[in-house]
Amino acid sequence: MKYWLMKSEPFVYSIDDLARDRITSWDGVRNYQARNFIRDDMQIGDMAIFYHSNSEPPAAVGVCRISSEAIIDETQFDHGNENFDPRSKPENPAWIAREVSFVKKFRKQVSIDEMRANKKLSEMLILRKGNRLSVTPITKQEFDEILKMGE
DNA sequence: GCCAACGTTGGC
DNA sequence: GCCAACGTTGGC
Repeated sequence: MKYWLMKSEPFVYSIDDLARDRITSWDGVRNYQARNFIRDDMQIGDMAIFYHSNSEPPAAVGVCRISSEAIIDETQFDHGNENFDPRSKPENPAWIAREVSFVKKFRKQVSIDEMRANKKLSEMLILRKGNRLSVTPITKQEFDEILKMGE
C-alpha cells in the first residue's frame, strides 16, 4: 500500500464536499508526472492526505482512500469543461482519473507552517520550493505523522 | 534538439 | 496582486 498527498483548492472542491459526496472522481489533472502517479503507481486501497491549496492557510485537512482502478478522465472530452483538452482523442485518452472516497476530516487542520516546523516532514515534496505537483507520494511515516497532528 | 516566450501554480 | 519556479509550446 502506498500513501499520497493530493491537493485541491477548497473553493473548487473541499474536504467538506467530499464528506458530503462520500466519493468523487479525482479528475482535471493536466500534468504528466502527476498523471503517471495516478495511472501507474496508485492502487485501490492506497491512502491519501487531502490538502487545501490556495487557501488561508494552506493545510492538510483530512484523509481519503483511492477506491477505483485508473479510469478515463471524461472532462478532457467535454467542450464546456474548463479542463477540456482538444488534443486528446477518445481512442487514445491522454488523461486519467481515480475515484476517491471520504475517510475522515481532521479535527484540527494541519497548516503548511506546522508541517514545515516538523522535522519528520522535511523531505515531503510539497514543502520543497517550487513544487507544483497536485499529486505526490509520501511515506507511511509522513502519513502517520500528519494524521497524528490532525487529531 | 535548443531555448525564448509564455502560461500556470500556489505561497506569500 | 506579486512573482519565483517550473512546465509547455513553437520557431528555428
